[in-house]
Amino acid sequence: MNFQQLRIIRETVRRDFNFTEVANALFTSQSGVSKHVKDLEEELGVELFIRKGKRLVGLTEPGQELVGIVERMLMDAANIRRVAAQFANRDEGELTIVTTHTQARYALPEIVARFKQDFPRVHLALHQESPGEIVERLRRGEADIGIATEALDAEPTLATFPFYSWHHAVVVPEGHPLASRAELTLQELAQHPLITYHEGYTGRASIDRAFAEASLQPDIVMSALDADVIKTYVELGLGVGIVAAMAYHPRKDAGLVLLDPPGLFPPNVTRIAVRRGHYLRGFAYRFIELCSKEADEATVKAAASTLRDE
Amino acid sequence: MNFQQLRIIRETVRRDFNFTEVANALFTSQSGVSKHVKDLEEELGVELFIRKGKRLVGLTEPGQELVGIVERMLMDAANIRRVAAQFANRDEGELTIVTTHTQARYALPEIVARFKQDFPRVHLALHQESPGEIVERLRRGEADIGIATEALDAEPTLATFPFYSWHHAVVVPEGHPLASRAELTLQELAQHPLITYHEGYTGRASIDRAFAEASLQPDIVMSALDADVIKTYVELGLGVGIVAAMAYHPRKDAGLVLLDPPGLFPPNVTRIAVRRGHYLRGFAYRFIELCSKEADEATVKAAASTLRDE
DNA sequence: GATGCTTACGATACCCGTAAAGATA
DNA sequence: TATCTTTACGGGTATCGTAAGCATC
Repeated sequence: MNFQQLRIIRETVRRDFNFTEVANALFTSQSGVSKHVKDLEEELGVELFIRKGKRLVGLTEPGQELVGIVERMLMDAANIRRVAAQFANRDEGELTIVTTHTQARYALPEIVARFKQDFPRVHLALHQESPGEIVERLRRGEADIGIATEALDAEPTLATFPFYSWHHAVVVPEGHPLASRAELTLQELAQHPLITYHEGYTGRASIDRAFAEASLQPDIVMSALDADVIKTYVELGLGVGIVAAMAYHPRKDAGLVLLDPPGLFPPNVTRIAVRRGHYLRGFAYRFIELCSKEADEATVKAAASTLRDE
Repeated sequence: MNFQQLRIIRETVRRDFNFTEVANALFTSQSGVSKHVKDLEEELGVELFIRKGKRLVGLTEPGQELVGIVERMLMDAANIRRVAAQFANRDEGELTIVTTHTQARYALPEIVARFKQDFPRVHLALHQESPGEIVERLRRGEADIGIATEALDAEPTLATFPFYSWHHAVVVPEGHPLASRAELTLQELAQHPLITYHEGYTGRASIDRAFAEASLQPDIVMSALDADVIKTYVELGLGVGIVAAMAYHPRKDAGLVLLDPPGLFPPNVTRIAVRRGHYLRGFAYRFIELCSKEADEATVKAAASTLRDE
C-alpha cells in the first residue's frame, strides 16, 4: 500500500470510475493507474471496484468502507504538510478562501485588506463559487475557509461559525412609483415585476419564504447570481430589485434608490466554515478571528476536531 | 512521504529515539532509517527530532504535532487491512484480546468457549497483561479488545463498556478462627494479617478505600498479582485472603472456606475497552456482544467513532 | 572502547510510461 | 468506430543493506 494507490482510489471515485481521467488528473499514465489498483486489490485480497467486463461502474461494499478511510488518510497527509509549513515559515504561505460573489464583493474587502496588512507574505487566494461548490471544495480540502450564507450548515463534515447578519432590501430606479414609498410592504412588492438572486444564492430561500408566509405569489421576472447584475437590469427599468442591503452603495449606485423598511425581509446569517479535521495554519485562524471575535482559535479548533464516522 | 517513513517516525518515538532499535523493530537497516528520516525532514522543510550532535534526544515542536497525525494515519492504514480482511473472509482471522489474569481465569472461559463454537476459524489470542499495559497495547493498536477492572476508564483514547459487576470476598483455611464468622466485618479483618492483590490489580484500590473509609489500617503482609497465588499462601496459613468472589471454587478450593457477607466490600465493575478509531472485524463485535448485551455493534461503533484531537 | 548516527556505494525491486491487444458502448 | 481497460516490456529511480567513517558517552 502506498500513497499513490490511495490517491488513485480517491480520484477514481471522484472521476466517476474513469481511469483515463484519473490518470490525467494525477499526471500519470492510464496503465499505471490500472496496475496500481490491481496491485492494491491483490494486496488486500478484495475487489474494491465493481467491474462490468473491463469497465468500472462503482464501488464494492468493502470499497465503500475503504474510501472513507482513504480520504481521512489523505487529508492527514495534507495536514502533515501544512503543519510542517506552519513551523517552517510561520507567516508565509497560502490561504485559500472560497466564497460567494456577495461576500467577496461587499463583506470581505476590508477584512482582506487588514489581513494583507498583518500577513503581507501570505498569498491569499479568493475563489468565487456557488454555495454548493464551496461545500465541495472544503470537503475535498482544496480550500481552507469557506464563507457563505447557504448550504454550509447542512454539511456535517464542516464546522461553521456566524460571521455577520444582514437582510435584503429593495432597489428601484430613480423616479420609480415605489421610490417614495418609505413604508413599503410585501403586498406592494408582489404587484411589481421583481429581479433578484437565483435559487440557492444569497438568501434567495428566505425571500421565497417571506412571500410564501404572506401568502403572496411574487412575479420574479429575472434572477441573477449577483447584485451587480441585478442592479444593472433594475437601472434599465426591467423590474424592482431585491438585493442584500449591503450591496447598495449610495454614491456608486446613484441612479438607484434603496428602500429598506425595517422588518420587510427576515435576517440572514452568513457563516464561516472549515473542514473538520483539516489542519489550519496560524494565519488562517487570524483571518477567521478578523471576521468574528467569537470564533477564536481555541473555539474553532474545538469545533473542528470533533470528528469522524464513516 | 511514504509509509515506511511514517512507521519510522512512530517507532522512533516509541523506542526512545534510538535508530538502531527502530531498525531492528522494523526489520530494516540502521542506515535506511537514518536516511528516511533525513529525507522526510528535507521534504517537509522542518527538523522533526532534536539532535545533540549525532544523537537524537527528543521531538521538536513540529515533530510533536506531526506524531499525533502520523499515528492516526498508521492506525487508518491498519484499519484498511482489517476492513479488507473482514470482507475477504468474514469468519476467519485473528482476534487479539488483552486482559488480566482474573478475567482470563474466571470471567472469560465460558465466553471464549462460546465464541470458539461460533467462530471456529478465528484465531483467538488471549494475552495476559497488567492493566497499564493493556491500555498501552490498545493504544498502539496491538490488540482489538481490552478487558480489565482498572485503568481503562481513565484513558480518553479508549471507549469502554461495562462487562459485569463483582465484589471481593474473604478466604481462610479450614479451621481458621474466622471460618465460622458468617457476619464478618472489616474491623475483624483488620486484626489479621492479610494477603491480597498488588496495587493496580483486580480492584485493590477499592479494598484500600473500604478500609480507609472505615478508618482502619489493614495489615497486608503479602500482595500478589492473581488469586491463585493468594489462595496458595492462604492455604499455607500465612494470612487471610481477600480475593474476587468468583475466584473461589468450592470443589477445587476444598481446603479453603469462603466468607462473603453482603456489603463487606463495595462492588467493582469490569469493563470492556476498544481503541477509538480502531476498526473491528465483525467477529470482534460478536465477542463483545457475548460479554454484554448492552454493548451491541451499533452502540460500540457510536462510542468508538467519537474521535480525535491531537 | 562501546554504542550510535551518517555517508558512500552497489544490487535489487518498484514505479512509470509507451505500445499493443482486448473489451465495451 | 471510438472509448476505455488490461497486459507486456523496457528504462529509470528509489529503496535497501553492507561497509566504512565519525561523533558521543
